[in-house]
Amino acid sequence: MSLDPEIPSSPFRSSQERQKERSLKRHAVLQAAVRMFNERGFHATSLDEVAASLGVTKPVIYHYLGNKDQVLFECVRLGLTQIREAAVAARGQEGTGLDRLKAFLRRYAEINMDDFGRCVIRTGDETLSPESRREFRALKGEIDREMREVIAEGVADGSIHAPDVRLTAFTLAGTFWVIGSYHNIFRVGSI
Amino acid sequence: MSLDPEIPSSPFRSSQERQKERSLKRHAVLQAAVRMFNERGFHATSLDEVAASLGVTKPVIYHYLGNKDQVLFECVRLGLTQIREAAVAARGQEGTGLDRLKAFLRRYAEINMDDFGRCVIRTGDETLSPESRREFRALKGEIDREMREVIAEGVADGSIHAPDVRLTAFTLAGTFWVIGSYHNIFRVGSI
DNA sequence: CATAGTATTTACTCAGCGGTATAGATATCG
DNA sequence: CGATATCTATACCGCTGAGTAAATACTATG
Repeated sequence: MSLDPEIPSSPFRSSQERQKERSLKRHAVLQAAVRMFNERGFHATSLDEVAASLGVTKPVIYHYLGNKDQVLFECVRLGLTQIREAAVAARGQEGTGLDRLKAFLRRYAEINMDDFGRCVIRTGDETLSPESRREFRALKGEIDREMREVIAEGVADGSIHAPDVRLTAFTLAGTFWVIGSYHNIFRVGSI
Repeated sequence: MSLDPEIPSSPFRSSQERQKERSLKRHAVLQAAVRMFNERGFHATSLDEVAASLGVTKPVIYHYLGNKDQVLFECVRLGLTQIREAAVAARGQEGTGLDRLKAFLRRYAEINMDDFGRCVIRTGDETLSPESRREFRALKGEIDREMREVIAEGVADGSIHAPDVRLTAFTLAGTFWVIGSYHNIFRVGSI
């Protein structure tokens, strides 16, 4: 709740600070949106409601983002970016390939509990616009390659025994995707 | 494609036969609807589209079903009914409790591959109207009780070792629910 | 101060969709 | 045949929600 220390409490803000505030507000919009998307689904959530939950009106959202599809896509992208960063970070770590793989999966699981991570899981690409879909897939492909690389390194150094790197990556990602989905059980009940 | 043998190929139908045809058409509506709901989501599917996919117009749907929520609920109910029947059938079977549990779970998995079964998985109860929700939960509770009973029998006859029947039922159902969700991986890709 | 740029609101358009009224077609029954 | 019920389409209503135009307040900058 306290202000940023490097900003003296003055009503006058430099252009840098204003730019920061802008991106902060933009992020707040995405945060509010992704929560409601995860809760009630993308199509069941109106931008009016998202705006209202922030105490503002709809045009504010359009001031920070192009359209509803873009709101969704930016949420997904934030989630995917986190995952990619986790993959990159894991590759730069020391230890065996298995160690790196474990580190990545641990972080991956964490991200899947996060609002944006969950949004990645819950968003099928049919929901996205054709252009967004391309970037969506590209980002996922990048993560996939990164992950396969880690596994391949583990196979090379003998810490991982996997007959097929590609299949292993697929299985692991799928498994974690499913574990992420597990959240919904608490919404759905026991069956 | 051949006609029902007990109906002579006559253009005149008895009231019984007409009633049968009616419920056949009703079912066709639900089948078309559930496919599109599973594919594109409930909120992203319009009844106009559902009707069009059957080569008819929207009022036809309203002739067989009350409103859109009811269309969804009937789909869910068909899925849940199948599961309940599987549970009841399993309980009536012979063998150990574990045998019965296995039989139930096998059938349960099958149903989850079916259109209506998948709809059960994919439909969170917030989507349903308050009244439907009550019946939805009731049906699920019934299945839950049935399943717990089977497990309890298995514990009693020594074929199942489970510290907590309720937790075991919950875990199994949750697991299978998740496995059902696994389908979506093939839509979503590997991550 | 004046001017330009930013943030936000009010008020609006427009399309799509849930739902209905109505009428016509077809079939059933007395 | 005449009366009644069932089925389906056309045409419509009303609302909601995406997206926009324009006006207003505020802020920075020359």
